[in-house]
Amino acid sequence: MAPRTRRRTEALSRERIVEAAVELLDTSGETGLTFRTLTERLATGAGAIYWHVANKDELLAAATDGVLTTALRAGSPGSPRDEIRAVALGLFDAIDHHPWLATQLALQLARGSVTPRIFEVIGRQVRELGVPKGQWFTTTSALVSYILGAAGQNATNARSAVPHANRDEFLNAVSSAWEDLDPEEYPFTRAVAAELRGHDDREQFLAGVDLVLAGITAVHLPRAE
Amino acid sequence: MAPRTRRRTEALSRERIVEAAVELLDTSGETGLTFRTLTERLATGAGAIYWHVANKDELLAAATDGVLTTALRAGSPGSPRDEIRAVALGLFDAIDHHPWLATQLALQLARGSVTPRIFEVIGRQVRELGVPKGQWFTTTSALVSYILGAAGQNATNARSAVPHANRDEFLNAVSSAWEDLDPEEYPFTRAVAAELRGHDDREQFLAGVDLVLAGITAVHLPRAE
DNA sequence: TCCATCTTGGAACGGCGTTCCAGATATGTC
DNA sequence: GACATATCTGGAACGCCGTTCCAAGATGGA
Repeated sequence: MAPRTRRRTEALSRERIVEAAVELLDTSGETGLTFRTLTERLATGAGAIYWHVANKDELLAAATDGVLTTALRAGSPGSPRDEIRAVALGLFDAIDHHPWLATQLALQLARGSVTPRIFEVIGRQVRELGVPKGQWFTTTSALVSYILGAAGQNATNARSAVPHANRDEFLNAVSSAWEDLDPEEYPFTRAVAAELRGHDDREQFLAGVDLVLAGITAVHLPRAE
Repeated sequence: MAPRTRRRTEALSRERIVEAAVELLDTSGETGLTFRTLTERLATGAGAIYWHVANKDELLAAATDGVLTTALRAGSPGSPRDEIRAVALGLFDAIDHHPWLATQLALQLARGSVTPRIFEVIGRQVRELGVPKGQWFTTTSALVSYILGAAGQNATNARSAVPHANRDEFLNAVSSAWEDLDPEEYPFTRAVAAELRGHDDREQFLAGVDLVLAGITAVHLPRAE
C-alpha cells in the first residue's frame, strides 16, 4: 500500500545506500566514496546513513558482499573443472569491472567472512573432483589462495580508468618498466618482460588455474581422472 | 668527521624514520602509524619528516621494502624446489612477524614495484627447474600468485596481538565460526571446519606450494624431474 | 665572520569518519 | 481523528588525520 503522505524523496534503505556506494566506487574509485559524497548523492545527512549502516567498514563489506554474490552466481552446470574455471573467471571479471573489489577482498580476508563464500563454492567442486576427504581443506585452500592472489595481482591492470581500451597500452607500459630494471638485479624479470606485451590476462589466469588443477590431479588423483 | 657542535638528538634520516615507522607498525598495527605518533616518537615535527619522505604512501612503501628485503635474503643453496620453498616460507614468516605486511603487499602490488622483487627470485628457480622458456612467465606468475594469496590469507591468523601464544585459540575460534554457518548454504565449509583445529598453517602453506610445483612438473616437465 | 644552504619543529588547513540531537515522519491505540 | 510512542532524518559539531607553510636554527665554505 502506498504511503498516504508524499515523501520528498524515495525512502532511505540499506539497499539504496549500498547501491549508491557501489556506484560511487565504480565511477570515482576507492577515494571517491566518502560519507560526504554519499550524503550528497542520496540528498540526506550523515546521521540518516548511520541509522542504516554501522560505519564505513560495514558499508564497504556490504558493497563487497553484494558484488561478490552476483559474481559467484555464475553456476553453469558442467564438470567440476569447468565449474572451478567458471567461478574463477567470474571473480576475475568482477574485479575487472569493479577495480576496488580487489583491494576490498584483500583487506576483508584479513578480517574473515569473505573467505567462506568463495571457499564453499570451490570446495564443493574439489569434493566432486574425487579428492580424498582428508585433503579437502588443503586442496581447496590452495585453489582459493591462487585465485585470490592472481585476481588481486591482475587488479593492477583493471585500475586504468577505461576498462578495456588502454589495457594493452598498460601492459606495454609495465613491460617497458620491467625492461628498464637493473640488469644485475633483475635478469629474469627483464627476460620475460616481452611476454607481457599483448598477452591475454584472462587466458594467463586460467592457465594458472589449470596448473593448480594439474597439481591436484597429480598429487591426489594418481589414477587418471 | 664528527660534528663539532653537539646535537640535541641523533640527526634525523630517512633510515631512522623508516625504522621508527616499522616499529610503530609492529607494536600498534596499521592504525598506530600516524605522523603524530611518528613525530612524538622521533621528538620532532611533521615538517622535518616531510623533508626526508615525500608522503605517507612512500613511507609505507619504504617500510614494506625494507622488511621484504630482509625476508627475501634467505637464499640457502639447494635444489630449485627447496629454494622456492625457502623463499615462500621467508615471506610467510615475515608476514607472521609483521602482520601489516600482508595488507601493504596487497595494496602495493596494485601499484607496481613490489612484484618484480618476488617475481625475480621465484622466476630464477623456475628457470632452473627446467621449465621451457615460453612458459617462464605463466609458471612464475602462478607460483607468485599462490604464494602472495596464501600468505595474505594467513595474515588473518597473524593478526592476534601475541604472535604464537593464542594462535591455536584463534584457529579454534574460526573453526567454531565455520561450524556455526548455515547448513543449507555452507555444507562443505562446515564439513572441513574440524580440519582447521590445531592444523599447522606453515605446513599447509607448504603443501600448497608443493601442489603448484607438482602441477608445474606434470604440465611442463613431462619426463620425470 | 658572514652568507647561502640545508634542516628542523610546530602552527594551521582542509577533509575525513563519526557523534549528537532536535525535529519530522510513521505506527499503534482508543 | 487525536494523541503517545517508536522510527527515521538532516545537519552541525568534534577530534583526528595527512599535508603545507614558514620562521628560525644549524652547518659549512669563502
